[in-house]
Amino acid sequence: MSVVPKKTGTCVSSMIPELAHVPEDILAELNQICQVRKLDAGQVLTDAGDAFDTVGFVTDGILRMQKTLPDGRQHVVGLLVPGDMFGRVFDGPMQFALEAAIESTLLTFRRGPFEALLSRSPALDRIILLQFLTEIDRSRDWMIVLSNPRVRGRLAGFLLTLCSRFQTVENLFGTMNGRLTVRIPISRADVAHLLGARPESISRAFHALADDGLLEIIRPDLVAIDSL
Amino acid sequence: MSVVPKKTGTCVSSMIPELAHVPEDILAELNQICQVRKLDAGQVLTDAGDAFDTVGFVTDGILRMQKTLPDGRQHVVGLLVPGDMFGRVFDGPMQFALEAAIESTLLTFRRGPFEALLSRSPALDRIILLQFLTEIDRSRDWMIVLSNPRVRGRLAGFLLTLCSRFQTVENLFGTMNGRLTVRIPISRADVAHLLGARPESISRAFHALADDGLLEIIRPDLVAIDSL
DNA sequence: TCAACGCATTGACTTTGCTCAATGAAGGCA
DNA sequence: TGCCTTCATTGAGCAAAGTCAATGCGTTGA
Repeated sequence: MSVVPKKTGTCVSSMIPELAHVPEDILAELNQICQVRKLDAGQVLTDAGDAFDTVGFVTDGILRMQKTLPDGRQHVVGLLVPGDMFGRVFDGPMQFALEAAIESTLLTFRRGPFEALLSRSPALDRIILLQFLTEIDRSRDWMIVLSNPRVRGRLAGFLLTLCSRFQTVENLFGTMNGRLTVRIPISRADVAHLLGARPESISRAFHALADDGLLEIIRPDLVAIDSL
Repeated sequence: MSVVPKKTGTCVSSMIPELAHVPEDILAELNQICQVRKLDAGQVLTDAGDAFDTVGFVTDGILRMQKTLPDGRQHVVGLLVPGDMFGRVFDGPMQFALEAAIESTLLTFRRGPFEALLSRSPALDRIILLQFLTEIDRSRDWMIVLSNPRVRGRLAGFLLTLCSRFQTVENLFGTMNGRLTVRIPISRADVAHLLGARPESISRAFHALADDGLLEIIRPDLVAIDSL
């Protein structure tokens, strides 16, 4: 993991658009205490239960969030994309492990200074509050996807979620012969885990959607969507 | 929906233990602006998209949260139990409809005054923030339940969640011949919806668990758990 | 009291998806 | 270059779950 030297400008607000409305002086302080980190694909940011005293935002790339079950297996519970926040404030440790699904860039803060700043800036505090509310709504939308009784339906929901929420991830979308292409940033096994199915079923579901003419599989991790 | 006259004491903090650490003066103001509401089973608190300018807490009973899909069908996305908060602050309207699954009691606030109080009391603000964080973690745990590939596993996870989180709901738990009994507060169809299955499959899963000796079905909406 | 309704359950059948096993395809490394 | 590992795919067989239809049961309401 590399720590990139900070630029002199207000890197924080340029990397996190949501922070645009924080007062100048608070932004300056955020800049003081922030660290830009780059993770390679597969690199682990934290294991659950760690003494992980960091909070932050994803600015580019995708993180995989997973929970370690009592029997040791890891269970993918979600993905973090640019704009998403991770870490806990004012409370116990994170319950989830985080690792980069693809090469990613993060903006991180030590918890203590960040909490101090939160306490002093109602504007920042409110932005974080809204961030959490948005996250809750997204969880509920995701549950609708997950409670689709058929694997094919869950996969379709997953792809639609990718398209609607991952717009901001670089190198994920493209065009080919006028059609939208989407890169699937995680393995079949992870998709399967996320959707409550087996990798074989996910593979079959992809090809079933392709047979129905809904998409074309260019590579295992790259599909072209015909109709949207 | 009946509006119960407020008691003179600090009803708010007695009904929501989480609010215990809010300063006296803020509690007093909360009391000023709160309303206690009782809902009968099936009563609708709000449809999504409403001009629903209310936030609040469930103090007793269970609310069903559902989303209306574009095609008009309703999709259950979760249940709210005592201690849970609903409504949005500082932001757009709620995206979800709420109705009482069983007879329930709520503590509600108009959004405007509540937000004003939030802005003035960092202590209250922080409690709400933590409430949201907890809710996010619960969503993720629920996703683990939902991504169990087998209906039986999802149902078992649902029952365990009932036991661990619904302790505070009155009239939901009991004992019979020394065993714990749990009342299922929603219909088979709702459970099916919640777990991404069909009512028939839920029924069969219940009886499969019973055949395995894990529980006994006393009534369709009442089960006794043998091992926990 | 009886009919009508809603809900849970059961049965028979079909489809879907899991399991196990084998084959292919792509990338890393000597 | 060629081997090796990892991942995606495919196939066959079986178990799980969806679908359709019918039955039972308790409650409501005339």
